[in-house]
Amino acid sequence: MSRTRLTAEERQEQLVAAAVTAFSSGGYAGTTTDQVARLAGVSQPYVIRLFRTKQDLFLAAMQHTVELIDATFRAAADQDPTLPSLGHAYFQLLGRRELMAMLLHGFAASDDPAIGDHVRAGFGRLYDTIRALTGCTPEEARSFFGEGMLLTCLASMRVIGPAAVPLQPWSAELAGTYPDEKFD
Amino acid sequence: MSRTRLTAEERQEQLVAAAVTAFSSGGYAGTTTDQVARLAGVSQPYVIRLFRTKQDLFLAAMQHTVELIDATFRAAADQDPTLPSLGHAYFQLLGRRELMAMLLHGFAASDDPAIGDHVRAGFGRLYDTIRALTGCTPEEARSFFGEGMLLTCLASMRVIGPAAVPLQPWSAELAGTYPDEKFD
DNA sequence: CCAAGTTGTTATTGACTGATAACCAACGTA
DNA sequence: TACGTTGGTTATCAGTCAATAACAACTTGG
Repeated sequence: MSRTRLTAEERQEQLVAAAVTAFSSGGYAGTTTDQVARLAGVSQPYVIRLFRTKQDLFLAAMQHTVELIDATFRAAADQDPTLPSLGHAYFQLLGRRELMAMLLHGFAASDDPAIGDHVRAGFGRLYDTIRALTGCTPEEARSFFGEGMLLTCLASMRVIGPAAVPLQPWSAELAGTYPDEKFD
Repeated sequence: MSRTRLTAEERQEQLVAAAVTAFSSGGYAGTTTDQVARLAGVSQPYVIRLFRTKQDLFLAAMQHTVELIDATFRAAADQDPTLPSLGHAYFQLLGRRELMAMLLHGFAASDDPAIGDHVRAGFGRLYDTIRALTGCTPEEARSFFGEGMLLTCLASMRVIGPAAVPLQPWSAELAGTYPDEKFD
């Protein structure tokens, strides 16, 4: 099985996907460029060549995550441009824990100025998307994002979602307040 | 200025406080035990001697964070055991960005089983505290935690709170939905 | 005043990691 | 078929870091 040669662009897309997986588990500092490289089946120096620095790779992974979520919202609004509809769509995203964890790692890593700028821009983009698609009020948007952030945190903590750890009384109670939704 | 000798217990408390500061900025993987040591004015190996491993130090910092928040809730409930009262108390905590960032770093690092167990236990403790102090319903608790997680994320991202970065249109609008509260 | 416990330090190491350099291989094309 | 371009690799390094070991200084009770 000789290695298939891809164009630089194809390889970058593949590496960004691998980066989302890797970074979502270990975070920015806790993930090595070598882990990403192995996931994609290439050598570590090549990852650096294609993305220049580890930070640029992380930013690309972050951007890809936000774009996926944004696209999910737009697809849902195509069917029904209401907050409950988009909420349901986000709920489905819990099945992709990598995305939830990636978001949280981005928030947490915002102390780094370059990462913070990127993360704030991404969050703002999602906020603007929600407001534009549904025409909701700022108060409704805040409430929507409140629910969303709680879901994101709970999924990252493995309290809900497909990779959830055995439930405690409190988490069963909390999960029970989402009655008509199915996790994964 | 000769170094003051402290008891091991006193030194540990001091180190936990330093650890919260350090870890809240860099996260678990992104912070070195030497940074914590310097913050407290002791040598790096001594930190390891007192806490055995870096992970144990992080867990102690996490626990301390949760205990502080728990105590804040209890103090507020002493005056007025209602959700708005506790919400106001949590709002005040935004002024201590370290605590918010520490929480988020804990959530994000939950992929590590040992850390995840600790973090889930801490979150559960806060949930139980809220329910016990206010007697609210699970649905009310979920909504409360939704607001709280949004605030926590926004504070960590420096969108709101004392260390906030210049506002964008979207963040001004979002912050504007908290009209009668003062940041820091 | 000395011996034992406690609070620290310096020295060191082995493993890891992002990044650079230099080189190799496949492909199209004139 | 020679050659430039693009897609990769191996070798290597300079810096970093958690953890261990050995030792030093202070304190306290007998």
